[in-house]
Amino acid sequence: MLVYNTLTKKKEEFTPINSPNVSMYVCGPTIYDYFHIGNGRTFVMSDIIRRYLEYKNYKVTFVMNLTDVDDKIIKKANEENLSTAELTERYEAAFKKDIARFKMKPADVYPKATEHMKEIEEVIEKLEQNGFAYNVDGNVFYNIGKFKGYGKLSGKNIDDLEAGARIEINNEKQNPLDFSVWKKSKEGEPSWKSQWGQGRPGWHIECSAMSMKHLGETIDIHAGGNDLIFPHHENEIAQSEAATGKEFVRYWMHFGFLNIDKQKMSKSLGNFFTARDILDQYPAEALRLLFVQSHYRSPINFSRELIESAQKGTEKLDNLGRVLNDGIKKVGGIKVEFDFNKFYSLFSAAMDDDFNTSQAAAVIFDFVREVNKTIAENEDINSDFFRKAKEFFQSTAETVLGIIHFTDLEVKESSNDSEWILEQIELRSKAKAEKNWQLADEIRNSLAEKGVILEDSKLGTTYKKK
RNA sequence: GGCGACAUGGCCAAGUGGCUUAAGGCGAAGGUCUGCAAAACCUUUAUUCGUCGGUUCGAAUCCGACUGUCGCCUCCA
Repeated sequence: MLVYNTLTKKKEEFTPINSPNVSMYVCGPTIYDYFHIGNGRTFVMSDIIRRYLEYKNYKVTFVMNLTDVDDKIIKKANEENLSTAELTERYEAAFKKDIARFKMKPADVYPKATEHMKEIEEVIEKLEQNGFAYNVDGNVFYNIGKFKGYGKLSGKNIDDLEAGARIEINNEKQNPLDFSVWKKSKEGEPSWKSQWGQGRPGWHIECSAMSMKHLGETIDIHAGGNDLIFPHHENEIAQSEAATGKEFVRYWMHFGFLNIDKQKMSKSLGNFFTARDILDQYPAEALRLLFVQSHYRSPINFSRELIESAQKGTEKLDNLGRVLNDGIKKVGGIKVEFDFNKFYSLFSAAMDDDFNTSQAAAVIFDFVREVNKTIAENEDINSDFFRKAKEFFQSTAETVLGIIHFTDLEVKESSNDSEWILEQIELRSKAKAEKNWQLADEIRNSLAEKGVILEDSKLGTTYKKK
C-alpha cells in the first residue's frame, strides 16, 4: 500500500511502526463556531482513510484534537458575553452532531488543550532543558535557529522566510520567526498556572503534547488541511523532535482545499458555507461521494451543481441497494456466474494506491452496471447472487466510503406509513392485472404527490421516498 | 519577492512512458424493456490531454520555455 508523504513528497510503502496497530492523529477544529464544508472534506476524507486501514485489518487508534483555547475563541466569547468554556462546550456539541450527520466514525479520543495543561507544560519544560525554548518575562518562545530540520516539511528555508517576512515585529523574540509556546496571560483572558507564571499555551504546542500523550512519541500518520503544513505542522515537528529527540511522525498527509468559485472559503469574502447548512439541504452520502470522486490532495471547486450531480450518483447506488434487499428475500431461482473477486481486487488496488478514491468509486459504479446488467439479462436469479452483491456493496461502498447506507434504505421502507403504501401498491397491482390503467395511474400519481415513487420490475413493485 | 501545486470531453474527474486511438460520475441524443412511467440496460457524445519546442522506436504521462489558475509564506482544514 502506497501513501503520499508530504515530508518526502513521494508515495511511500506504508509500514506502520507497530503493525497491525496504526496511530493516526488528525488536526480537528477550533471549536468557536460551526465548522464549514471545507473542514467537512478534511474530516470525511480522514474518516475514509481510517476506515480503509481498518478494511485492511489494521487496528487504528484515531485521535482528533479539539482546540479550545486560542485568540479566536477568546474574541468570540467576549463578543457573545460567554465564558470561553461555555462557548467551546456549545460548539463541541455542535461539532459532534455534525460529524455524526456526516456519518463519520467517532474518534477514539477527542483531546482538548485545556485538559492537557500538565502534558503541555512538560513538553515546554523539556524544550527549555534542551535549549530550544527561552523565557522572556513569562512568554516562552521556541528558538527555530536551534532546530536543524526547521523547514523540512514545508520546503522552506529560514533565510527566505526572513526575507519575505510579514510577521509582526516583536522585540522579545530572538528571531522574528520564533513562535510562542507559552503566552503570558493578559487581562480578561483565561489562563493557567505554570512554572513561567499565569498564561496559556501557544497554538502548536497542544498538538505535540496531545499526540505524544495519546499515541506515543512517534506516530504513524498525522493529517490535516493543506494550509497547516506551514507553520503549524512545521512547528509541531520542531517542538516534538526537539523535546524527544525522536522522529515525530512517519507519514504526513495533507488534504486539498475545497474552494468556492476557485477561491478559498473565507468569512471576509462571504463565500462561507457551514457543513450543517449544506447537510440540511443534501444527504451526507451525496457529499461523501462528491469528496470521494476527486483525489484527497486535489482542490475541489465546490458548487451546488457538483453536489447535485453527486446526489444523482448516490441515487443510482440506492436504487441497486433496494433491488439487492429485495433479491435476498427470494426463494428458489437459478445460480448465476459473477466475478465478485475481480471487483474486490480492483477496489483494493485503487485504494492501495494512495487512497485513490476516485478510481475506487469508478470500480463501484462498474460493479453497479454489471450487477444491473446481470439482473436484466437473467430470469429468476437465486438469492445467493443478491447476498454476495450486497456483501460487496456493504464492505466497500458502505463501510469504507460511506456513500450508501443500507440501514437508511430500510428505515425509509419501514416507516409507519409503509403498511398503507403497501396496500396502495397492492390495489394498483390488481388494477394493472385488470388492465384498468386509469386507476393504476391514479394510484401511482397520488403516491407520487406524497413523495412516494414506484418502480416496477420483474421482482414486483418497489417504492422509494423522495 | 520566496516556495509550491494544478491545467484532460458540455460540467466534474481518474490515469503520469507502450495494456489507454484516455476510467468513472453528471448532462445530452437515440434505442431496448414497459399498457404508460420510473428504474435498468445498449449505442453515440475527447484521433485527443493549456500553448510551443525537445527527449524517445513510442508521451496526456519525461525535459524546457511560455500562458493561465490557485495555494502557502499572517489566523485558517
